[in-house]
Amino acid sequence: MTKAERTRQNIIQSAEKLFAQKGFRAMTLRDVTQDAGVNLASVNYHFGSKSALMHAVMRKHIEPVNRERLIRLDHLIAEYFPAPIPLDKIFDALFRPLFEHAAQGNLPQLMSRVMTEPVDFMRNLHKEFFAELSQRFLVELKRCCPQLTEQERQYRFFLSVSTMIGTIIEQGRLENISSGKLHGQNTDIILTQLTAYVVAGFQQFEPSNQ
Amino acid sequence: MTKAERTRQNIIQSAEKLFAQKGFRAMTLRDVTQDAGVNLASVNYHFGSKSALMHAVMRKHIEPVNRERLIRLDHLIAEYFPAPIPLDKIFDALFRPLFEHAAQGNLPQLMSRVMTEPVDFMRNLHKEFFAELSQRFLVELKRCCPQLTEQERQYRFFLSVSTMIGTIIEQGRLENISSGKLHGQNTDIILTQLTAYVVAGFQQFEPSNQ
DNA sequence: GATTATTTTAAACAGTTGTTTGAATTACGA
DNA sequence: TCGTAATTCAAACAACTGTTTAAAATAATC
Repeated sequence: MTKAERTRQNIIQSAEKLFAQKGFRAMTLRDVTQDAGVNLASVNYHFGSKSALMHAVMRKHIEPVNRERLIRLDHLIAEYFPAPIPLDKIFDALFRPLFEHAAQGNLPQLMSRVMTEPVDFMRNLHKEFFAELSQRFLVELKRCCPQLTEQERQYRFFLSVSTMIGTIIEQGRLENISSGKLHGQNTDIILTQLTAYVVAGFQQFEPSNQ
Repeated sequence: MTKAERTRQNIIQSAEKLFAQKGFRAMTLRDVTQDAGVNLASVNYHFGSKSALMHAVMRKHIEPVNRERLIRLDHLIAEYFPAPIPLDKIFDALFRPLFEHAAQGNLPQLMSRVMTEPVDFMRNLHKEFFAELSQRFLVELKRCCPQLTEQERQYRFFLSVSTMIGTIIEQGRLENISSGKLHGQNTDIILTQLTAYVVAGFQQFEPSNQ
């Protein structure tokens, strides 16, 4: 690895950490370069701008997760073909890669920021990284739950993703303020409970109207 | 209403709008005061600082929602006493005040920011506004679902709140980028689906381990 | 090892930020 | 109506922002 490349890696690493902690606006390039031990001008030299740097950071983290998600989905399709995949397996394929990558970094906070950062370029990341992925999973959910209408399926998938996002955010918040209620629980317990919860919510039949 | 008080109100109104749109750091006092049609120095004169202003904004919006939540919970207790409250009624009391206040303002985005803003003083808001509320609702959930262990109950309540938060965030995001998939759906549909989903998830018995 | 290209560095730039100041203006009780 | 207190205002403040520059240092190529 050349020294220039090490500079790039250090910058990305520091940027990802500080962005997860503070968000886009509060993360200054002086913070990043100081943390990375490189010169201030390096960011603009290597990445062009602060926005471009963050785009590189997000790409680096989200792409392998999404790749893993689709690999797992393909394996499940092959395993069960021509039968539909069980619901819990589908959601496990969607959730597990995220939470496992999360265990060795600050991906959860990064993910939650993609959803909440009001910076313009952040919004585009959603389409870029999640539009195709959602479609792939919705196809399998349709095979698995054909009794649901298109609208119901989209709605409940949306609620399931919301639960996932909320869990990630809540998890990160609890770790930060360390109120300890759920702190220290390992990833597997969270994943098992989250999946069971989402499966039950997704396939419920009678909306309990008041 | 005196003119000074109208100044205060204008500032709060503009601050709440811009904070919901941009977040704390990106919302500048020059934006706020220009939008409110008042002088820049007014904020520091009337509120002391930018942080204190936001504290006032959050207080103004969250307190009536939480008050309404507890009123509804108390009514339900009285209505069903000594029987436990049905699960969907409990969650309706928790969700509905938030989404109804939301219809006439930008409370959802405000709420979601409380959960995700990495500014120090924001973290404290959680304890200040939600600690007691959570306890009150957990008591009723215990009466309703005594078969669950304490840990299971806390876990699923946590997941339910996550779903609510995720829904709010996702809703706000969809409105912003106006991808239109769920846009235009009214509050009642979202509430009905959300409640049904959460009820099913909360009372599921057999975690579908893989 | 000389020469060219790449990378690093310190400094400065232009613009924005929250906050403060002191004078001008307005509101309000005597 | 007068006089005092409360409020508004334009201006300036010091600190910080992302970005650019041009020279210095390093790496790569022949």
